[in-house]
Amino acid sequence: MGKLDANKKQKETSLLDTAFNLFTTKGLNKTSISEIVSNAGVAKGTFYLYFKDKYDLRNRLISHKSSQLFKQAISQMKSSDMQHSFEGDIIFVIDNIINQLTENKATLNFISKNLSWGVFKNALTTKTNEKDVDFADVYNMIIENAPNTVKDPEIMVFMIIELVSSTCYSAILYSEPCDIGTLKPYLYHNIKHILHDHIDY
Amino acid sequence: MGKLDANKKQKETSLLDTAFNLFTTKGLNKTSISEIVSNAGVAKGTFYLYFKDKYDLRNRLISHKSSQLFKQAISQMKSSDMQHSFEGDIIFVIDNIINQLTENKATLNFISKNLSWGVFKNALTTKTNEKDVDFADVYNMIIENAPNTVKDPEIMVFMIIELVSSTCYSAILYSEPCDIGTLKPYLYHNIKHILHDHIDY
Amino acid sequence: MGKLDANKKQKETSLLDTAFNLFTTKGLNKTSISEIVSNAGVAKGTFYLYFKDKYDLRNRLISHKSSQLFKQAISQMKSSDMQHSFEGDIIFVIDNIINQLTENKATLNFISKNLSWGVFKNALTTKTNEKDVDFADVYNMIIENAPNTVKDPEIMVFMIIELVSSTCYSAILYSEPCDIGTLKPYLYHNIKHILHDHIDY
Amino acid sequence: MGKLDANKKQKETSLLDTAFNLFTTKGLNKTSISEIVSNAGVAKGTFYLYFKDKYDLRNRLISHKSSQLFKQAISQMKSSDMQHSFEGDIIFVIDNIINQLTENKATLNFISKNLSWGVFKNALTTKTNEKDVDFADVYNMIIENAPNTVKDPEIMVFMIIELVSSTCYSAILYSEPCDIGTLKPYLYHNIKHILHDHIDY
DNA sequence: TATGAATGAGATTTCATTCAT
DNA sequence: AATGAATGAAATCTCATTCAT
Repeated sequence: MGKLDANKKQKETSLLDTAFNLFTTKGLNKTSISEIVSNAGVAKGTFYLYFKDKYDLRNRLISHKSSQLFKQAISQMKSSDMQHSFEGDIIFVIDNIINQLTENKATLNFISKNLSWGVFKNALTTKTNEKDVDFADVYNMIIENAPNTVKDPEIMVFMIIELVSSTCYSAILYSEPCDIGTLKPYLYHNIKHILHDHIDY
Repeated sequence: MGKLDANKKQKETSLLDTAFNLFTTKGLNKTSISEIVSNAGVAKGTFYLYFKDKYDLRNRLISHKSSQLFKQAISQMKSSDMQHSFEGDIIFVIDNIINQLTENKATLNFISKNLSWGVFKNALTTKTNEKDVDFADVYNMIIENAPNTVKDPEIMVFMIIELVSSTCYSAILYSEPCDIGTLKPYLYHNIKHILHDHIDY
Repeated sequence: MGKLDANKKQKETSLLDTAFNLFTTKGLNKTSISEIVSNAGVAKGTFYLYFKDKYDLRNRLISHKSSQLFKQAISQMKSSDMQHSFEGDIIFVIDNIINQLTENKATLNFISKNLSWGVFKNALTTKTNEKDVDFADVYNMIIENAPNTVKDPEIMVFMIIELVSSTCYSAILYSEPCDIGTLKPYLYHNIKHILHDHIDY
Repeated sequence: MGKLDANKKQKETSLLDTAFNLFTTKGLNKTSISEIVSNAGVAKGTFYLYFKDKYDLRNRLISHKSSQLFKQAISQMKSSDMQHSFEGDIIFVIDNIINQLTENKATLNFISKNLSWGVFKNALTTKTNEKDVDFADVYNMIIENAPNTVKDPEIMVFMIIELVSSTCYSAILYSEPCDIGTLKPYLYHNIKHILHDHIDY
């Protein structure tokens, strides 16, 4: 990467980072492009060299941040010495992501309910940034590693993702109706029910 | 109610109705107060006699629309000749609400993921409009009618509401990952699992 | 005064008092009629039964507050046992008013530079509220009590009033360029010069 | 100065000039920003590139206009062939400013009672626009040129400025209580008294 | 007299986007 | 590629005044 490319990449990264900070502290609506560029230290016109508008930038951020969560979870799963049962793997990944979000509430608040089926499905089918996780691989890995045929695999993954993302949002950010520690046993227990409903052991 | 009071109520209702239509067709962000008042046929200043701002109006609408869903579901449950098993009642109410939302996608889109724990909890604890459902009654009815002691009743209700609202959003509006008809058996099956995890039969 | 009249007078007084408080704390421009009436506890329409607009109310207040200052100063002068030299009387009244304003900075700030020739002249020629001082009497008293013919008496009174009101404003409120105590000797000395320029002793 | 900078300065100047005309004809309160920009021929947003609000613009105008008065008076004093007695210089400057204001009643009305100690003091201590008069120099020149030590020089200057500005306002604009020609002898006579009270000859 | 809901013109301010440099 | 002054439409919100009750 040449010096010019590096310089160029740096402006884009600066815009993304600054925008993430503003979005998580002030919210998307209350954050203006003027604020983003002035905080990022670039000129107003420069914004439009990298992004179509504020929403384009937001979508790029959601994909990237979601990807990072899965990337780290899968990487840690692979490097762990745990025995790799199917159910265990699923729970391990979910638990790891929940822990990341508990540590990093800004990210949780930002992708919050956006880490839902829409984004997941979109990430499954669109070409990702080279450094981001390819969700299609993740998905296939899950199905192929199942001990038996999975009935309606998409519905299964869908229900798990929706259940986890919506309950964790409230529990981690507001401890409502209980803190995340209290919720986990119930949550993981129910995830196992969902798995069993779709897979014959 | 005097003539003046009736007139006053009518203006407020007109603003609420018009705003709901605009919010569901154009979205909250793209709807301006100018549009709301001009469509409602009232003066701009009148808006500020009834609402603090656009978001105040939205919150009032969410409470009201959510309430209506429960109100109708409970009323129909009571008037039905079904035998009233506990599980059956729960499923009946959920199914009824899902059917209402399937018929009325605008409402679903509007309250969408807002019919979540935050709203429910808020509705449980704040005084409602006299004509709206008192959620506290609904909640107590659920707990008291349980066949046995309910362990962590709030967590149970929380998980059910989050699971239902987030999965139905995608299924009803986008048939993703499947249509609502396909989803229902899996969903209701899982709800029963949740109930069983919290109640000893 | 009948009960109804008393009631009526009370609303007007309430509006005047409330407005004075708001004008002195927030300023005339930033005070709206809505605020005045809501703080005064009367309906919006009622305001227009007593005052033409905000500026009408302000003028009434200025006249009234200025009058009170003179009224008290003259009353105290008359009741004092001092020997009544002409110069002494003038200085006594001025000193008394300055002391009142030092104690009551809100009033000073309000009438501030309005206690100028315009208001004074206006108060000289317009019918005052029955309970307020008649400035014409004050003026004539000054001229008639002079030990000798006064040359251009209006100019003399004018210069004294302008000098006193504009210097005291800054000295009392901001101690700029010095506090009122330091200013007084210079000020009174100069007032004597003005008197001597217009009166042959 | 580049083409862009010149263009920029021109917009600002246009806004200042237009605002001054409107302020002096309609008054500050009755002049809206919309009017200013439409008369100045710039877009509404442009206003906010140069001024925080209407009052920021007004303050900039007051400083500038006051400075211009002194600048011209001092320049003419220096270029005159008069013998430079101390008293003579003071009276010359005052007389010159009064004459300027008599010719230019709009300016008088605008800066009116604002050409008072507050503005003067502020102008003494804050950095002025490069083209404006440095009031600190004026002040020092006055003190240093005095024939003898000046006792409480600030109080002396303060009293003169306040006396002149408040009496001239009424005399020039309304010929109340007399026209400026009639007032001058009395005024200048009294100024000499003030000077003598502070300086031993 | 007294009320206060309703008005709606208009004020202030924001901000995404463009374009000449 | 980068800049940032300029734009001007549009958004929010205020508030003096009216008038039916």
